[in-house]
Amino acid sequence: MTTVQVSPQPDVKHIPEPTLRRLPAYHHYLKGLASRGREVVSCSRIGTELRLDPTQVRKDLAATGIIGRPKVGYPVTDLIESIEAFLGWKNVTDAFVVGAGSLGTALIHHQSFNQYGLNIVAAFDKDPEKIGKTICGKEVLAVEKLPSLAARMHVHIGIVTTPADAAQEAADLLVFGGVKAIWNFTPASLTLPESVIVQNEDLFASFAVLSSKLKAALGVAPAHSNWE
Amino acid sequence: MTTVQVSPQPDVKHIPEPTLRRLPAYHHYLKGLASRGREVVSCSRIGTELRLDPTQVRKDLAATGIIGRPKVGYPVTDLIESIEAFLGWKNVTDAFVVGAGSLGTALIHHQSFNQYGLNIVAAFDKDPEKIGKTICGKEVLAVEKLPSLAARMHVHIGIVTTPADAAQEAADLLVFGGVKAIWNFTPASLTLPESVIVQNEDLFASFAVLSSKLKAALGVAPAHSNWE
DNA sequence: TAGATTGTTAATCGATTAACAATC
DNA sequence: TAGATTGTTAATCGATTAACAATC
Repeated sequence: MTTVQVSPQPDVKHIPEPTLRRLPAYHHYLKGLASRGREVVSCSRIGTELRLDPTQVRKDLAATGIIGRPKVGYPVTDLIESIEAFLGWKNVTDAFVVGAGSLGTALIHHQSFNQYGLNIVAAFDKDPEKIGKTICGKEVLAVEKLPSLAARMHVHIGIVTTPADAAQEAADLLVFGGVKAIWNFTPASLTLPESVIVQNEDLFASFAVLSSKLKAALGVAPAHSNWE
Repeated sequence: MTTVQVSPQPDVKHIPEPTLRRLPAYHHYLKGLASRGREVVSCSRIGTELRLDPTQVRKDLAATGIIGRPKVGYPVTDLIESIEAFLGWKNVTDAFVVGAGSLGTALIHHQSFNQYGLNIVAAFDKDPEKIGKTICGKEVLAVEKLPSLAARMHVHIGIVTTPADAAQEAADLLVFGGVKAIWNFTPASLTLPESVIVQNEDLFASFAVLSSKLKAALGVAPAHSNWE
């Protein structure tokens, strides 16, 4: 096998992941401003509201291609448009959910995903009890049907909400069906071909962060502290 | 108001957030090894399996206080113990869920949270239809009761799974009840006292990252590319 | 005009990775 | 012993923050 030197495209400049994660927060805040009739906004405004450095806000917004006006700021509606266009929220991408348990069901119920570029088209499960049911208008199908359907429907995104011990199996089926990206809600680390993208949504990990910050906060200034 | 210089405790050394996020992944992998009877493991092994740099693995593990043996590695069970102890998974912390919709319900159903230090004790909602119901043995109560109950039961963690436009209200009630940390599953940025810790679990933001990586991957080597 | 705000380049900070000595 | 692996210090890398010129 020949190693092909794939140079990163010069025009598509790299956007830091933290920036991508902040853009939806700006978007939500801006929608609020827009609904209250606000026409322009400055980075410092956004910054104080969202507790972020104004320079950081400016850089993040610049990444979407918007150009602001010195002394004025950014037009709110343009900014919303720019973020939506940049994040690809104008046209939705189809996805399959594997694991029609409570979490899978919750994601399907979460109708607003459609506004944020994600369209869940069907769910898959191993449990015969669940197969044939409908969740929010989406059919629950047998996992065996996944690969062929994914290929036929050109579905490129798979969402894994199975129990952890079934996650690899689910991932294998998705890969076999030609899925290019997997959103993994289990704590399992998936073994996948290099080319497949994974986004781990480990709730236990998030809770570990929260919990650790809480412990630190309580530890620094405990109730019996002589500071107060 | 006097500004009090709170020096960070010298003994409690700072653990980088990325490290905290990786520890649960190690834990999951190690549990698998343990169940297959494996007794020791090296950082390089973990690294290749989880696609992480071995030095990074070593530093992460060291943060939990474990001491390995050169040439041998780490005893698997000790390592599991060490991670659990470090993350405080031995004793659970009580939490309230605000918003008994599909996501709140899913989190309550997620029984395994108990093994990872989190115990959801009750859910709260505004909807009279939902109040009085029971989800997995946890009662759904009226939000009005939240502050007094939180105070009485010494609940320090609140999980917000309401619609985005009710998130601030939910947060205010939690803060009023004396909650010290909020796990926010809505895209709203909450306005909170400095002392209250927030962990935002913005699914749209996560999806934005996944989606952007996917686009980049497809963009670099598109179907019609002359590379293949 | 003066002042506020953008856009951009430079400095800082923190996390990752590399290098290497210590050790079983 | 030799080689593999840990533990730790140094170098690198990337993101955040600071500084400042451009501009309306």
